[in-house]
Amino acid sequence: MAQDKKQVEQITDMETDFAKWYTDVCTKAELIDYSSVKGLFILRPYGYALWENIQKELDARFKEDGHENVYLPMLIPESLLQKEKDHVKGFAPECAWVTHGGNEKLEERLCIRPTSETLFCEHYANIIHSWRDLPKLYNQWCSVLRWEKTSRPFLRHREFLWQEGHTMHATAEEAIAETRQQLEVYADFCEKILAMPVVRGVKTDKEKFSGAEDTYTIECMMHDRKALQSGTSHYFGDGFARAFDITFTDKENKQAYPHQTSWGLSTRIIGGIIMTHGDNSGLVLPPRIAPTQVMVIPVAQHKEGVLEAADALRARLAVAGVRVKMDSSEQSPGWKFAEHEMKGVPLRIELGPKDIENKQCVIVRRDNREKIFVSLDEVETKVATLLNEIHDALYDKALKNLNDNTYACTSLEEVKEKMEACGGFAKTMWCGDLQCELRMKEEAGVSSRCIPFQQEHLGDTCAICGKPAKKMIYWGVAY
RNA sequence: CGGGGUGUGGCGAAGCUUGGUAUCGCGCUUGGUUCGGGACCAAGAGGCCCCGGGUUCGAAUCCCGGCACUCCGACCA
Repeated sequence: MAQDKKQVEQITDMETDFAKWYTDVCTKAELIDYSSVKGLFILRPYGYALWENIQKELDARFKEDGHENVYLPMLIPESLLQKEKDHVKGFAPECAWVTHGGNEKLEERLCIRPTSETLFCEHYANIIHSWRDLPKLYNQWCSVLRWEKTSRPFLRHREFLWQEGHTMHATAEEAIAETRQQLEVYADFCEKILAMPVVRGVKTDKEKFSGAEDTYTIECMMHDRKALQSGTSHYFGDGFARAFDITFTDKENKQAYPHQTSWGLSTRIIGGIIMTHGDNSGLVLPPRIAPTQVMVIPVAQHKEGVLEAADALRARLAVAGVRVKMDSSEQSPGWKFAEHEMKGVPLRIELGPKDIENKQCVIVRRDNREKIFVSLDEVETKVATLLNEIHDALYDKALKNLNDNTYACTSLEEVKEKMEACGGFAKTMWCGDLQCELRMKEEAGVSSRCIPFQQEHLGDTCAICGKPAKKMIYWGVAY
């Protein structure tokens, strides 16, 4: 009987079916629910709490660097969207349109924003006149809509939450520095807060954002060795400024076009967290982002004094600044252990009559299930230490996955072999030609992930065509 | 968008071939006993059988058309 129950509740093993494992975790850990419209998902409290913590961390970092939050409309007139030709070519196929207001057909249809470059440009044209108005460092938290053909929880929604930074600068140098700086903010956030190691680099022309001069990216490796583009930062030069007629008078009293950037990170990163750290028992949350860092579980809670002692422990940890909860529901302890493991709570503390007698508690780590007996006097410091240790352990494990599954290859055949055998990333030298990039996709089934900032010299010739190589580049299968 | 799979109380499934008004496990409610790895007993509640048409005296079941989820591919600015 107990066996049956376990099977019903169980999450599909990731070795059996990684995709099923992923959706099981999303739904069973109560992060997400499906809605009646394809590709539009409900973020449940636990999933939204994750996003709120992500927002809090990033927002603080943005503001430290002088960025300000704004909110622009969600509808874009078609004519506005069409002002920059590369941009519209990229986005128009995925736009959803508002064609009616009430029963009246609109004169001009309105696109539900797939991204807000055009809206920001329209606004910037109105408010930027002098070099004194620059830089403009704006950020927006909002949702955008892209009519994707297939959708998956967090990884590909038609409507998703994100932040989009849009900045304007007097010089190209300044704008490029901003682009790089914001990518580094994302990279640092992934590594220090989400325990996700990243590869920083530049996208090829083929993979860059419509209308951008350069697209910078951070690429993460998931547990199934596929790549997830986890954040991007674009340098636009003055292309949009010209298209939207944004000009300012510079210090020499000359008319000039400002240089622009945009950068974004979305709820997709939650999918990244799940697929980087999760295991067959469910979610494993990095401590610094976990909505609940510690779950206190009273054992034999009906017995005199147990609940009170457990709640006192919870209160102490809360005072110490830990995000802590107590589960005093009428479930058995074993049920609670399994439940909170599935939801990825980094630490649980068991407190029962025996512990109270011995003035101790039992702390169990989610990541390795280690049980630690801790004197009640030392709980605060021990919890703080353990949370940091878990973060480091998660990071190291993810880094090992990244390193162990990144292969230096010298020929297309070798890439093909490696990718078929093991998946992961291949790094090769590359001549820079689109033809070689297309051939790699065609023959080895991988797309270019990025040209890393941190270059390695793997040889002198392109692994695909044999001509002189310009750069070392990463390849992989991407989400 | 192409190919496959699925859709039955909250969840997982059986029933469909061969039409007769729905079954099981889990969960849920109430009461009681339990409580250190998904406890047990008893009594209950809960179903537009994905949606819309059609065939039929009668459809979860047969036929047609949608929709959603899912996997594989293409696409993903």
